[in-house]
Amino acid sequence: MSDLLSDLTPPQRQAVTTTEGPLLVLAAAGSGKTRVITRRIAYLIEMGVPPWSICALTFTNKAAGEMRDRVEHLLLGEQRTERDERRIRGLTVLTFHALCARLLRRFAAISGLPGLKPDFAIYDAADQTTAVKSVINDLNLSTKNWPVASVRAAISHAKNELKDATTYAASASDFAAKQVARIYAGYEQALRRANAIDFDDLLLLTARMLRTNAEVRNLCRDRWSYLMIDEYQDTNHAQFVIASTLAGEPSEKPNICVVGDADQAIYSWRGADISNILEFEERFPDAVVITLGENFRSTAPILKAADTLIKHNVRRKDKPLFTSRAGGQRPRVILCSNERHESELVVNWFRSLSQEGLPWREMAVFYRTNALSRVMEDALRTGGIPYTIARGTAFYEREEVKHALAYLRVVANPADDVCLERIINTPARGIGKTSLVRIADVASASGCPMLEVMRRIEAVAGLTPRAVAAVQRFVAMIDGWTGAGAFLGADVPSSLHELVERVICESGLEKHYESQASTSGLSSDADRLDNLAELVSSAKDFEDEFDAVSDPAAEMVFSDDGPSVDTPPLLSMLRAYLESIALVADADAVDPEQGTVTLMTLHAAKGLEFGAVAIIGLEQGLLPHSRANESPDDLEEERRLAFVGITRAMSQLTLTSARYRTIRGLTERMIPSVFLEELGPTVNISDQSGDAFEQDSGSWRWPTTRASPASPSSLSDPAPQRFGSPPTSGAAADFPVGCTVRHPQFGLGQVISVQGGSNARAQVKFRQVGVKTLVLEFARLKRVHDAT
DNA sequence: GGCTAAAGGCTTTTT
DNA sequence: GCCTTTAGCC
Repeated sequence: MSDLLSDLTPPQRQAVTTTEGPLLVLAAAGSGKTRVITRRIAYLIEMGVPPWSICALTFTNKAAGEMRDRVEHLLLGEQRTERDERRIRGLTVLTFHALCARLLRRFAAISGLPGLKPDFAIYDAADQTTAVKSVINDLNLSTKNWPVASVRAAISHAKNELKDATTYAASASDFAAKQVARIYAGYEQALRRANAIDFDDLLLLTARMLRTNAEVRNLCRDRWSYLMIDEYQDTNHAQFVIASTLAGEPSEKPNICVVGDADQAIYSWRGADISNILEFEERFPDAVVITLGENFRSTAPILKAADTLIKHNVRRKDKPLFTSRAGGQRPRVILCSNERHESELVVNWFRSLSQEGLPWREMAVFYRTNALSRVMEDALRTGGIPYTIARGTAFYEREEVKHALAYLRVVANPADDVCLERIINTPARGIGKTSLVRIADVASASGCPMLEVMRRIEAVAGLTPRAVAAVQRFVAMIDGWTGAGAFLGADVPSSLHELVERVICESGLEKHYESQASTSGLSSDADRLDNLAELVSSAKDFEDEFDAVSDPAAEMVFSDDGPSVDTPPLLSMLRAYLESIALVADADAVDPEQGTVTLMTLHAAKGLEFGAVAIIGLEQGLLPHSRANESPDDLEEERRLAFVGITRAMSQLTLTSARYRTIRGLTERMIPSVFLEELGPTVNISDQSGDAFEQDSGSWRWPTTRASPASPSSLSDPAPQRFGSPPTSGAAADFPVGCTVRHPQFGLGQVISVQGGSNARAQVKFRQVGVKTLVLEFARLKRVHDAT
């Protein structure tokens, strides 16, 4: 027991040993958060708490897997025996979404959710888009006026707030909201018909089930008496409801421990709400609050930079960030000419670090958007540096893999119309658009799945005999794999990977890509065949692990009387396989064992650490992102994102900013990120962007002394003139926040914020074109003194 | 019905 | 720049 506590700081120890009652741990970046949670679980078990009564929730599978490994390691050591294994039997460490999927499957039957069967499919973003799109079409609306992406976002947002279609419709006041409500309702119908739920439903339906169904609620509360939640700052309302309902009544002082850092909240766009941290103390007034402030990860100069940056956030509780790691280099900022130059600089830096003995796996590149990875990749590849991109979902998003998976999903859930439409004529088998529309019409008229209609295809009017025969062959093919749904008989595949193999072969997918590869000779078509083969081996791997799970009770949330008694083993394995694919996250692909440089988005970087970090693309419009400048809150979230990136670095940090960047085929002049300026003298700046721009290089130098830290009103005040440069006609002072301005192209607008010194920028909300960031010096803005 | 080529549109971040 | 949709041909 003393082993578990001896190397902890006093506050860490307090967090580990405060096992009873509600506990809020405010853990600064690098303060040993994961360590505290894993120690706490191990400590509880050492204290005699049964492992099956402990539940820890995370946001990614990788975090969950790591947490489980570390607890095992703490309790069992290297060589473990059968008897040791029992000490952690039944311990629940899952992502929110995985827990919800299991609870819903287990309790679908008694949850009172209409039409939801335990074998439901989980729709990912692409499936959602397809479904929403077809609903919009069915309602005779145009996707021109009702862009699928924004409708989907609106629905998703509503679900995160636990608003179902009916509630949403009731609160819809304007025309647009009413139309979205109609689409929402249609989308829900489509999901129910397909026996499917989307990502947001996982949370929404679980929250609702726990709230309304006392039986389920009590079963869960009886099962878990210790609840722990990681990255609490990124929980949304639905997750808050799930967590607090699982925990129990506040009056009973339940053992719920949440760990988070408001400065690392980067998912507000997904409905995450920092106020959940505040709400926690409201809901559990007896909560003990522990602050972990000491950083054990980064050197002092890196921490200083991070602290300086995050202090610009007004909406935050200031808390000290400190380290006892003295020494270390100041972070570098490199201004480069374009994205190619940028990636070369990073490659050269990595190579020199490698020569100094730093292993590749200790290096990482972070960027705001995935699109930035491509150029970086090219440079690493030509530079001969091994790298991995943290995109766990990328493989499953490939066309050929999606096709194969769609076949499998129809096998697992014959009602899945989205998948059926995807595969019905892929590869081409003579069931064209006309036939498809006929079948879809009959299906929606009769409210039954398309595959059902296809079984009675003779009854569908207006099809050519050829189409009828093709449909019959298609149905027979599916039935051949499933033994007509019984999964019995000699002709039915006996294992998961055999099923996958047969699907790829008998569906004609393999032949389809083979012939494409031979006619086109493109390597991409050969890649597709490789990927299909890869899918088979991934199924094989899953199978082996599934069989090897020594403790099924650890995998099942409630093993006693699950609904799986009469489910054929192959079918339940297939469903588990598909579910594991549906719930992979990009960050899951990070594997430090690989010995390669890691490339990832800033979002995926949360929770990780690297010896040397490069953050690229520190430019206005990219970081902060242009789509996130509607409000000061958005800008603060972007700043937190930069903060998360900076605090991942243990000893070396480089930030790059390109003057020109080609985005979507267009080369644009970029403005260095306002964050670079905010970092002030905590970073060393070197301008390597070349001579061509010497004439305006004055605007690229940042002050050697910092302006006073942001005051609460600083966002709405014009920035002070810091550099002693002569005031120009475009000086910030001429455009106070709130004033009305005219731009030669964009027309009339209102200034929402102004930042900066020598090249001051203003965010202006234009009536015609929305919010734009403009450099005052160049923008030729005119102030309009309107009478109103 | 199936294929190709051209035009159009659109991109933050993710479980 | 890439992906999706559409028009036009076989």
